[in-house]
Amino acid sequence: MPPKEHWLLVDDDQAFTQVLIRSLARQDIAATAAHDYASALETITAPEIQRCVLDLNLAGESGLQLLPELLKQRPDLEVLVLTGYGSIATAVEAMRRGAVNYLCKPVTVQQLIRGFDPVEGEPELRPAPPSVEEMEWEHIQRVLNEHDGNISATARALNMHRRTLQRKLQKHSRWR
Amino acid sequence: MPPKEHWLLVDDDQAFTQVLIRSLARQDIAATAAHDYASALETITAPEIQRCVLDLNLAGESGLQLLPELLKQRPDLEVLVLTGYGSIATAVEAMRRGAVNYLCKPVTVQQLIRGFDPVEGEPELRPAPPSVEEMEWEHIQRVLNEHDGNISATARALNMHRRTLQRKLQKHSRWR
DNA sequence: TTAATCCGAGACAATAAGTCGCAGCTTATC
DNA sequence: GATAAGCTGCGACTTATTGTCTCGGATTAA
Repeated sequence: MPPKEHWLLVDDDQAFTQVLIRSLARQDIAATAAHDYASALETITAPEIQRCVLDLNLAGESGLQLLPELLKQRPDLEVLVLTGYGSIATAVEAMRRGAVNYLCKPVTVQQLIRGFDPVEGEPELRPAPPSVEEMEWEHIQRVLNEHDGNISATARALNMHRRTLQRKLQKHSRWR
Repeated sequence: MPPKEHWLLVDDDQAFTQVLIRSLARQDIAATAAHDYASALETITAPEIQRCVLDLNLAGESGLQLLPELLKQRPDLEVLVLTGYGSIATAVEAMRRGAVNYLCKPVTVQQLIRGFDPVEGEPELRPAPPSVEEMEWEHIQRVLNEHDGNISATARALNMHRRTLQRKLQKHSRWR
């Protein structure tokens, strides 16, 4: 029996895609990995692929730019954006460019699958105010994004010490 | 000369809409305020209104539910979601339900106007990003306001130590 | 009155941030 | 292809900020 679905995973983290491919296989979902901009556009021509999990951080290249390119070739494709460093700004932009959803790592395979069929039952009607740390993290991500991941430039723009920014990023990427 | 645009502002904070209406008037934009779910749906029938600024937190009612209702009556309406405390989850849901953008308070009138015409290429024409301290201070003020100046409650909501909040407020009040 | 809650603040330990320096790596520029 | 400039990660040290515990006094509700 052939798998019921076929996904494309676009993420420069090869270890991550390896694990995910195996996990999806257990759910009877076939998946192909692409680790950069060019090979993603190449792979997506395969018509049996209906869904795509797209990381925003492609080792220097922008997943946000890739998103409309993918949809131009395959207007019917369902693209779910999955990113390590999420922010409201990139979430809004991703949705505007045609993503069906936007999730932050780490996620379970179940969450990922459900992410393609968002329920109408609304997540949080009354969002709790984010803690100052969450707020800070959002803001750092936004500015870091504006500066193309340049840590020194971001630290200057944020008026904070480079060493401090470095440590914050470090700690955050370890735990999340 | 009649104003070039007419907006509907949906926000339960009357002081906020008052100020905003005056600011928009200076930009030659007329605006009408609605402070709850029902009156928003009533006011939106006016055909001269083309744009809507929608707060998500309507004193118990959900702006997120209101959004599709507004668009059902007026499919051509441009709705910009503006919320006190934003989250990725609500941002994604708002965009999915047809918002043209999603911004967090506080914003300037210029940011609001530009928010209705999001640029494709994300040009460099943006105001300097606020430092993390400015960002934090704004957020603290917002949540403090939300809790009627109750420091203990604010500290709990912000997941920070009361003593720390106390010291931050102290230091800041000395400078201003 | 009693109990609960909030507030300001002192004191000290734990944690985080600022500072300096260095080596390795890219990326322009000549 | 050598030089220079910029970015990065990280160790080590000093300084600043937070967390924690603790009062006493003020305010509020039962």
